[in-house]
Amino acid sequence: MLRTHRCGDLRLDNKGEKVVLSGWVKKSRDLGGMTFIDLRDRYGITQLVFDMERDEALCTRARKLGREFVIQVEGEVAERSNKNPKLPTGDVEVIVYKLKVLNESDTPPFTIEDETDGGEELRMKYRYLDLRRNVNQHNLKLRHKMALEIRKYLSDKDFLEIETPYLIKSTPEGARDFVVPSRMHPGQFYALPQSPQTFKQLLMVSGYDRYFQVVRCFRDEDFRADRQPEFTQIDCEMSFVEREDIFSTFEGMARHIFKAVKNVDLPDIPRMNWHDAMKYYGSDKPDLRFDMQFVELNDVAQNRGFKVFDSVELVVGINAKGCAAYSRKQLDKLTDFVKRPQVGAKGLVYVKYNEDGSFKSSVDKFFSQDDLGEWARKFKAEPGDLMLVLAGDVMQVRKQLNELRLEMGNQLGLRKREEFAPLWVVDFPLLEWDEENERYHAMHHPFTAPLAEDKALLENAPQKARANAYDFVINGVEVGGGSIRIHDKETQSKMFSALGFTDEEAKKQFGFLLKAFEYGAPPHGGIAFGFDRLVALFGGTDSIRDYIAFPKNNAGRDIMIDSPSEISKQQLEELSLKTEIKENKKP
RNA sequence: GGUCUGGUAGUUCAGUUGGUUAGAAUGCCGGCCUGUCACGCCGGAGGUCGCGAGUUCGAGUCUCGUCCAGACCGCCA
Repeated sequence: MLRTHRCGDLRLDNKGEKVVLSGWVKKSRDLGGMTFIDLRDRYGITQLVFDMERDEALCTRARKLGREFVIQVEGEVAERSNKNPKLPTGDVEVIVYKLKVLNESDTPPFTIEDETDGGEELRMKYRYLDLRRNVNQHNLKLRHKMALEIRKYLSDKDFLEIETPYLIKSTPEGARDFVVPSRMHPGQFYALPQSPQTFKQLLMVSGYDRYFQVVRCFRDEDFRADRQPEFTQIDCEMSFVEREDIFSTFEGMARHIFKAVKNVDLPDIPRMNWHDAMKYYGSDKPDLRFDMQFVELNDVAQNRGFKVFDSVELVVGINAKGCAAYSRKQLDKLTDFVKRPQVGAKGLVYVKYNEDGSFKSSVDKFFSQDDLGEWARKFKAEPGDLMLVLAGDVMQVRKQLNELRLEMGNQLGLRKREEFAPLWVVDFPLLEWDEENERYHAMHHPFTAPLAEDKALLENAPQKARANAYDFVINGVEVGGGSIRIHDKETQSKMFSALGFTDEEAKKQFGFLLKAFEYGAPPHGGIAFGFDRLVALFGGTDSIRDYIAFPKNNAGRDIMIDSPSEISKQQLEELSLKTEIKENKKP
């Protein structure tokens, strides 16, 4: 037997027991006459003791053990004379009388501690060592637990988890596909799914009226801290439902996992239409942990002789409560913040509402105290507040002010990690103008139904139609999104024509789905949750990489296994691909 | 495709105005130490300053290029 107990198991109750433990040498403390070793496995740490007086040969061997050696020991559990309250096993230690080295280890390139000395890149290269650290074990455990609770909840509600294929068909709509060449069919390619969208709709046609899948999806786009080329979705679809049924089912799911995993009771989940989200928060995923709504100032700020304001579409600002005491330096810093290329504002106007009721602003030259008083009324500002104002094109300035709002939220400590503010954003536009290709494309996807009352618009003014689509947003993170789908051929063909598809093109790309819709498609709709993001939200950090066992870096490389990599000429030939290999750029 | 930041010992970093033999901490190796748990003390090894070119009497430091990493913009139905 390689072990009778795990390294986190032993307590005072076990005193006097003979035990066998196996694990990794985390650390040894050699005091000369006596050596302590912290033995680690997934479950914890147990202190081993070796004593020169008891067994000199054994203790000498123990002194030579290096970090991360894998060892097995036999010994007796004893009460410590000096207890360590920081360890769950800190009351006991194992007095070892037999030591076996199961495997030696090279000195690891970084310390395997909570506060490691290793940098990001190094830890990614040796991810298998990094995963030995508590923080990563904790994160993967969290991920497991969330997946389990989601499966429990959905299974209880009669959802079936059904797997859909990974080798499918490329469709030009939406993100770029990862593509897999076919050996058997020269010149033809599979694509990896961006989502199982069409398959889950086919399952609805097949009568599996409640489907879900914890599924890997693939998108060949550039990455961010919260984006990976392959990522996991909780993909769900239901038949014979309207939007409200989806909301109640998945609010239930959200409540369940928050309760089961974090013991948090979610507050009521408000709905906000997309138009208001953009107008009041400058974002389709507002962080509602704090208020600080946008206030539009065109009527009180324009035509007062300030050219910057007069020449723009929108003058809009936020009220930073209690920030009137901001120093010149702090205001300059905010100005720099909005002028950074990532934000891109030209400048920042501030108005301090002083405690004595007067105003001090960066535009005093153009606006009287009375003018600024009018602004203050619009902002519902009180003495001590600081109004921050941006101006520009509507869409741009809203986006910029959104960045500033979030920054002020951070500075004022209003974005608390353990506070959760969920909402549904609804009534997205159905279509979006694509500058590059000079045509409309579906904002969600081409199977999204328009709102019933906007259905007529599809033919005459499709750009005005609103979608029966919804996003589930928590703390400014889009954790899920979905829609009620089109299930009749007529609406679907109007949709395709609004998107500029000919009947022929539509048939070529989605013929299988259109055909299926001719055999009794039920009304249906669904939602997909970004599982990695959801886990990161629960874990309290921004980077989804921390919650993926083997993630890729921001250039799409796995630096541990060194992929992507070249393949042999023979492989290329088998796949009927050109055999020219560009010179490898890596050193 | 673009913007910004960084690359110096195994690791994390410092390195002033361009100027002697490039430092610290930690890790590693050796020695001492019987109650440590960030053990302590003494000693030692360890560097192509990412790579290439340029400016200069002289470059870790300045310039250009390039590679790598991170954050962001574009992109992500």
